Amino acid sequence: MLQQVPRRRTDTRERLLGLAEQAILAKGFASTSIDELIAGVGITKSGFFYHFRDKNELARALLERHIARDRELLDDIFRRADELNDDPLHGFLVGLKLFAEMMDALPQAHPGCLAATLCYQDQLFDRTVHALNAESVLAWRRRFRARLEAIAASYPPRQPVDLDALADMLSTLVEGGLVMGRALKDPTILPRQILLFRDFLRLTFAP
Amino acid sequence: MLQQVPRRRTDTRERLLGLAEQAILAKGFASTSIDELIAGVGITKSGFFYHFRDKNELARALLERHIARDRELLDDIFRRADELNDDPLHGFLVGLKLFAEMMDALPQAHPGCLAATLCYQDQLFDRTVHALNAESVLAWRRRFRARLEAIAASYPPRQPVDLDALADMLSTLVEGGLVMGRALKDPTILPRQILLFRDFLRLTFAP
DNA sequence: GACGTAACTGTACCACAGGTACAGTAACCT
DNA sequence: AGGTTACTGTACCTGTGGTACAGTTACGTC
Repeated sequence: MLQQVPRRRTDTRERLLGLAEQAILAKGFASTSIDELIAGVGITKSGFFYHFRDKNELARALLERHIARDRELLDDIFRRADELNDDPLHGFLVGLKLFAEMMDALPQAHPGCLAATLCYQDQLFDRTVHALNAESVLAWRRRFRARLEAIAASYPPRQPVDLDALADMLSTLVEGGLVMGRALKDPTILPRQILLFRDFLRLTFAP
Repeated sequence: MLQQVPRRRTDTRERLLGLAEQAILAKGFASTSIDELIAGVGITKSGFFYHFRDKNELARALLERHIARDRELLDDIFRRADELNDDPLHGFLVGLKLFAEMMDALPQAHPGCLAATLCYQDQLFDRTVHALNAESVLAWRRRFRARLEAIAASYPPRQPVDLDALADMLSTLVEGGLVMGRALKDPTILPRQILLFRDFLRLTFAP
């Protein structure tokens, strides 16, 4: 029998983040205790505070990871949609369909959950976390607004339309869809709302 | 000088609820302490637990009050809109405009805030609170679906449309709009989203 | 092989939040 | 006069986030 020498790990921080993410998405930030996390990855409290100065910093690290991952996912989806299609409107419509399918498959994986969780527990977090959160929302707005401008250039809208508000509508539906999905325990609400947004776009721009 | 005899109050419970509502909308549920509330209304901890068996029951009472108030407000708005207008589509469009104006004036007064707060701190609450929350969302769905059915009967939609999803869209935009408004500290987002929903309805149903 | 650094452990301690458990009391209603 | 309502006061317990700091062990580097 080889005695397993307690090997030194270099991935403890990542394992903490992973476990924290799972726990927070399932139970919320306030209900996820540090004790629970350190028991899960097998370290002591001192170990936790070696990696994160406080719970706030854990939230920030988590949010950063989530935002980065999310950006890659969206980049990927809309790149694929654009490859299939040269037209800006049709590319966006295809991308939205892929997005809805993704949200159908893994609705809890979305950073919106985290963002909203953070929003509704305001006082628990500091300015840097709020700023990070706001910046990620604005990044969505810019991304979608650029696409909407390209679309509006080719397809004059049927009604005058505020492109910023229209870009925000998708984020709004995602955030709201996550809340609704939780409240009704029905994960199909979010993807259906995305498809409705798609219908709205088609009605607005399609000739 | 008349010595003020410490008069017995019968409205302590209401005052607790009022203060708690304010504090929770501003800071979130978890960050609002019982100590803070009892200091605010001038009673002791025992006094608090005389009125509410625990914090959970405070949440329930608050949610009930909010839901009732909300129903009255919506009833009022759409009654007024209907009085001005016999047509189901135009009545709804007018109602939505009034609703957007109301959300512009007092966005933080909406129970959606509370509902979402509760959603995202799941484990803190028991089944009765969740059920209450879900029921209030379903009440919205029924209310708007009934109107949409009346509209669809007079104005056949331009595209086939899922009336439940369309009814949910308004709730979704409200919930999401509150989150977005908080994240960006921009209270105009919610009313603008409601007006976009209005545009969507018009495009879908108007001849 | 010595030396520093990264990644922890261990111990001790603190404040605050959410309770629990009762016994007592003052005002009000009948 | 007696019961109910609306509390007060005291004491105590748990869990959670956090601080302080000294000690330890593996690893890479010179």
